[in-house]
Amino acid sequence: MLMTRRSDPNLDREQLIAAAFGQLEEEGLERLSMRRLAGRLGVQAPALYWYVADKAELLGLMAREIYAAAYAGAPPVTDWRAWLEAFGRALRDAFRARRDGARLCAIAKPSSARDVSDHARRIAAPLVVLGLDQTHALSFQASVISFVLGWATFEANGPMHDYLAEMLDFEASFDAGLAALVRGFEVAG
Amino acid sequence: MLMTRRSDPNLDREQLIAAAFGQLEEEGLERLSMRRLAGRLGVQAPALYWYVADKAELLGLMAREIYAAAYAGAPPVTDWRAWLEAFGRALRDAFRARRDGARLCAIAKPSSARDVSDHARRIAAPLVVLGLDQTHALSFQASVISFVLGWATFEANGPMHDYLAEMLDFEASFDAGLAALVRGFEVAG
DNA sequence: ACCTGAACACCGTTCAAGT
DNA sequence: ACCTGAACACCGTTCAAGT
Repeated sequence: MLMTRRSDPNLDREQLIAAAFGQLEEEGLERLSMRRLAGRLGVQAPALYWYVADKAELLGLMAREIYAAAYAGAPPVTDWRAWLEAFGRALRDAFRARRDGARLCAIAKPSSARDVSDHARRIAAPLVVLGLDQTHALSFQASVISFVLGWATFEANGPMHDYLAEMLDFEASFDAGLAALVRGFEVAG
Repeated sequence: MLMTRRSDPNLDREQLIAAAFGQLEEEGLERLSMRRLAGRLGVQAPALYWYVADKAELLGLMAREIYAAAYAGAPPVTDWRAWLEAFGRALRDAFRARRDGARLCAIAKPSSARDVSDHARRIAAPLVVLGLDQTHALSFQASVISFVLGWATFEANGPMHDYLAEMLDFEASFDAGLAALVRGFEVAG
């Protein structure tokens, strides 16, 4: 057929990433190895290197997907403070939606410069439309992402979570912290 | 001699941690292995398990030392907002003072419940003295640490840092974010 | 173009045995 | 009490060779 590539490979990049998320969900980050992943795909480990330069690239692609979910999950709003808060909440949800999501994003390196600038533009855009200049938009974005990543990291730390849960309300404190951060931003000038 | 333990072991826990920081500084987190660490101490890898239950415990002890440096580095101040901001700055410095400090603290699990409650008490104390109740103190602490850990994580991410450095002033934005967070905290009631 | 087999240089951890 | 030697069950990655 015209639409079929000659000699149908078993794999493609999408399947590889999907399988990686499957492995992550079932066994966690420390058991997400190239060898196990290959096993789950019915293939030998070196085969994966046809689709991905190395494990770091794979993790980078996975992180990309988590951030994409956060952007998709942030509802449209009418002012930039509300947008930042909604995005922060969506990002936390995106981290929690996948096992070890925060830890994954903490160690993942961006796969390319284009990745980072896309990222930057993607959040700058709505903020600029809502009246913020580029510089403040980027700076506030960086703070919100940092806060949420750090929070999700602690929250996903089993022992720490359990010890703190007795004295700390994670939901209320996250909301309070995010709200404080966004409320505190000041636009100079 | 009276002060000498019979049959002087070559090692102790302090030396182990010190050597681990040495290895971290020289080769980075991914080359901090039990085997290399043992090599640096002139000993076989299994010997380390006399002093530490496993690698996770070692990392936990290292993280403990980094947080301790932050507490030591925060100058005494007269109101709780100033204290939180000073602590946030000191924590960032503590993360940056050691190679991969933020990543280390992101993956380290607290070595014990006592560790976490000490931690909590240590920061709650000055805040409570400065007029904050326990609940708010803990909540604000968690937010500040989260923000700083997240920030330091991105900052230490080589590619991300380089790509962002062109569009973002890391110093100014960190200061602005931390200030915003602390300014935004509200005490209900 | 896509995948295997075999290899290289590693890991963390256990455990019997030595001193 | 403290440490070694040998082993177990793994890693990521390269690369010649197969199809």
